[in-house]
Amino acid sequence: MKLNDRAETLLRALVELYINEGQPVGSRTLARKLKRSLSPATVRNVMSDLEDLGLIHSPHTSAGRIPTQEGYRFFVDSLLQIKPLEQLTLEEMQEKFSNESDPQLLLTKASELLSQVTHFAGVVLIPGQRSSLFRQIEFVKLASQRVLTILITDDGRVQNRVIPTDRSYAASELVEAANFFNQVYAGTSLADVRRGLLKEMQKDSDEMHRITATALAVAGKLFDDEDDGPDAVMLSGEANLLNVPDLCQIEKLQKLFDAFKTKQDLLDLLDRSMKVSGISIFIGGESGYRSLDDCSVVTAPYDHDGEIIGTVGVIGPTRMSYDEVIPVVDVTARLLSGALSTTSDRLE
Amino acid sequence: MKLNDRAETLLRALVELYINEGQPVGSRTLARKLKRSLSPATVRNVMSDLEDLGLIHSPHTSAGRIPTQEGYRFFVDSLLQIKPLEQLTLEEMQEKFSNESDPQLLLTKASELLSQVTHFAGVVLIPGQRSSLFRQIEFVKLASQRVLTILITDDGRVQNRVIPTDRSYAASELVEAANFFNQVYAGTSLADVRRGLLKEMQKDSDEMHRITATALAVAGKLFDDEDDGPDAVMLSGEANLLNVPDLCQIEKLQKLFDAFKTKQDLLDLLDRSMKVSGISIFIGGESGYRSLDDCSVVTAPYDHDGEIIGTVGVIGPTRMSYDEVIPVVDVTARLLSGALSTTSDRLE
DNA sequence: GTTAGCACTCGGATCAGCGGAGTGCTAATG
DNA sequence: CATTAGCACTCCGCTGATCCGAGTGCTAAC
Repeated sequence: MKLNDRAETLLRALVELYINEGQPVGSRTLARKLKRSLSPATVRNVMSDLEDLGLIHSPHTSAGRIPTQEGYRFFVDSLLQIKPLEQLTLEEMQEKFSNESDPQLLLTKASELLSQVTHFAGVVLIPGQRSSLFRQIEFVKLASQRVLTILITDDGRVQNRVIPTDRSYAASELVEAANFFNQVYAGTSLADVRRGLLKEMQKDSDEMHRITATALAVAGKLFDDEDDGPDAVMLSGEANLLNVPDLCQIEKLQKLFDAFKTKQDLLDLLDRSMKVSGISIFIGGESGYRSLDDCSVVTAPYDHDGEIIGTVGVIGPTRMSYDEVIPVVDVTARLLSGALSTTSDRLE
Repeated sequence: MKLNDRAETLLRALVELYINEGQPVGSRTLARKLKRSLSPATVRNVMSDLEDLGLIHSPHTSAGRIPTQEGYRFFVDSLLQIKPLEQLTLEEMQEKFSNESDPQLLLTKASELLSQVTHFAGVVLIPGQRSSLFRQIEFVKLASQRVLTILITDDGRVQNRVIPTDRSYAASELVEAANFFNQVYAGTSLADVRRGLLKEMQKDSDEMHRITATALAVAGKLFDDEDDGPDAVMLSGEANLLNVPDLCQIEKLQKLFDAFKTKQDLLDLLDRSMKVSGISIFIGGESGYRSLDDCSVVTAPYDHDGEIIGTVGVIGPTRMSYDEVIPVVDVTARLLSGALSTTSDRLE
């Protein structure tokens, strides 16, 4: 879509005004706002054109205009000039990430940071472990027939799981099995570990070494099912959205919070955005999920040593200051990537 | 406070009606509701007395009466007859707990259960680890200068923490240190472990055995600070409260969700209720926390092998069906206690 | 002690009227 | 030919008036 200069200037001014004030913008207001002094009548003519193009519309005859979803899209794609982040904010953000090395906590902090700085909801897609590399496993004997398994991956994440077993194992057996495991699989991806285990299992158990059998019996179940788990999306500051005037209708909030609870839509959305490099912006219903109808989602992928492993983002009303939110999301993703890399817990 | 029979019957009917309908109850309605056929006029007289006693009041001259906080309190203390739990609900609840042994997950499930069954918010106070018994510790070498510590307590909980260290330790050193630790402290409470460590630290480091020094260096920081952590309260189904008509004002919800975020008030409240055996009910502002003004909290402590270690509860509007919520909370606490005990991961 | 009757009060719904903000159209203007 | 001024028109939201229903408190009768 191509607009002439004047129309663009006008649309930009209109969207900015609406984002700031939250009320339909009339021709008079818009005319006053512009340096190039146009009369309200001229402005009206242009607005009429913009309305025909589907970029703005009036809620009713005698109200001003507000941007449509397409209007926001055009604004974001072609007109938006992103503000650089305030120095103070930047320092505050860096501050938050310094002195922290636990990957889990880093993700939590990123999410909190996003919600605090933007006053909307912060969201983090936590990478599935499928692609991480196996580093180490530990087995701890609990009550008879149950073993605590501790799986440590290359990116420093730790997963605990209690596994019921067929028989009771002696502590020494478990140590042997763990050692075996650690030697054989160190450095391979979890998916490969899984494949390896499946292969082992197909062998006849008689031929198997005793230690291997133990390892299989205990760890088999661990790798059996999906490891990504249902909690791959982390949300912070949902309550911030209660303050947002655009969403103050209970039913909207209900839909939204329902979506937050199930998390499936969010997960899909973030997963999609992970496949794009750089900032993604989903405006209103563009995402295709009705629950996010009045919301926009701004996301950016983050990486661990160059490989994209997840996404951070902000969920706010469609009427948000994109020029402020975008750099915040961008910087958060960068800081998070940085923090994850420098603290990378590689094997030596 | 003592009421005559008729007044009690009337008050009970009034509260029940109001809880069901959510609207001020007038004398005519109340008269119709009662089997003993009293005339509205008589009912009015009694209501007038009840109002003088501060148990009910009218929002305005020509509306019916609604219970005051004190009215609810009297109702709950003296008039409430608790419904037995429906068989179906009970089975559903048992279902949810079966096949689960991980204590962490059990707590999560309890919280979810409470919110699902009552359609309010479920809350669980997660016991601080201070009183749990030390079972086992593992040290895993990460990148140089950082060690992953895994602390396992007697109740089956597992705590991971990455600890930065002063120097780089060899894997063998860490194994030795862990063994040392496990032998010396197995079975003592975490508080005692902490005390023991402090004592060791005061000794001159020259006299110390090398292994002890390593153990101290790595684990010292782990026990240094409060281990209860900021996440000792777990909430589920907050979003359910959006559906509650009594709370549908945005500002109330804001206050409430703010409280949920900081969690401090909740923590205090639940902590108080842990010291009482059996169901506790905090009605409206009774708790002393303004954020819970329009809410009531119903709690019950749960135990692990007889020792009370935490609390489960439901947060809902003051106008809730106490006769239904109370048994749900009660049963949840029992089921949880049971599940924690039968799966108790004692050392053998 | 209980009840019937009655005047009174108050909130909520409905409606008309009004002012303001904004539009669309037309005709005039540079 | 683009721009502007003028004007009639529309529609929302606010205000005040009115009415109705629900409920009360009081008094007098049973």
